[in-house]
Amino acid sequence: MKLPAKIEYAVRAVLELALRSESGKPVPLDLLVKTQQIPAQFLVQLLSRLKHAGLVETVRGVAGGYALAKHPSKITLADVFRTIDSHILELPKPSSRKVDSEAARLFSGIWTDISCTLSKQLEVTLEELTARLRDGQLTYQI
Amino acid sequence: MKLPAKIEYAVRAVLELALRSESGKPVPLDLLVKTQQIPAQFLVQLLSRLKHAGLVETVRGVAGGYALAKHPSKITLADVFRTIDSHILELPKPSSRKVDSEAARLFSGIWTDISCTLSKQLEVTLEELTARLRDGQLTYQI
DNA sequence: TTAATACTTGACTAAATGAATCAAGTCAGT
DNA sequence: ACTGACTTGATTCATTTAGTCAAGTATTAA
Repeated sequence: MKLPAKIEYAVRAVLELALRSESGKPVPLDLLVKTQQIPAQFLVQLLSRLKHAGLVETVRGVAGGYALAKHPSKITLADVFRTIDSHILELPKPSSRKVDSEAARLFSGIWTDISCTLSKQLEVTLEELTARLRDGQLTYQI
Repeated sequence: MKLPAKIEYAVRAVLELALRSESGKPVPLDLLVKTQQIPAQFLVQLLSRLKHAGLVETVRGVAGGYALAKHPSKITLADVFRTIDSHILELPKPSSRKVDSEAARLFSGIWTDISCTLSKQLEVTLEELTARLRDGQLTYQI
């Protein structure tokens, strides 16, 4: 399924921050841009939203940069998704409920099921994700 | 999650055809438009693609209309999704694979998981869906 | 045979979204 | 004061979405 680039960028940036969170030092934008190949000014927009949502914090000045505002075990992918695109995890609108047909109700039911499954899958913390690297759970990747 | 209107329309139309498939008679466009409240010319485009994909067949002339080209047990939601939007069920592009970072690999892994789950959920036949109406499995709908 | 019903095809468009880019700041440490 | 680093708001460009328009072709009941 196609995922908006902004969400992929935000998730990768946050994962990068999680992987570097043990040093305690903030990660400069420049480093995120280079390791993740994300357009700098675009990433700034995303980090800004993550900051306002309380997921990321910033340090200004020469040795400044970005860091997670909470422990990786307290941040989920769903948090990031909701912050960057508030609509993506919404349940189906009642748009098709105006149409009172059996077909419309069937559709609404199955799509609600699918949305719920997606939401549950995104309730995974950054800590759980980074742990996969240690456990070698990425065997299906080329 | 937001789903393109064209996919919702196509699924609802096909479900309507499934529900009316026992009569053996083709369903006129007009009836689909009225029961499903879909813009006529827009629906025509979608039905045309479903026809070319072999999911729907048409009968021209006065008593003409649309009907499923196969038994409802031989058509899945995934078929309809793929026909209307060929990209929606694709696995994640290797776009993020060019970036060789741990964060990018983690992201790619989780998103592949999610895409696979979605694909599996869409492997449900129209027959299974319409059967839900009889079994009263729509209790979670308002 | 012809009028009415129904599908076919291709081009076209307005609005929204996605993906950036630009410019002019503000802030903190040396 | 200078410099590296984050902040903010506006703007741009291309693509996609969700339709609409127009000019057909096919079928059949009367």
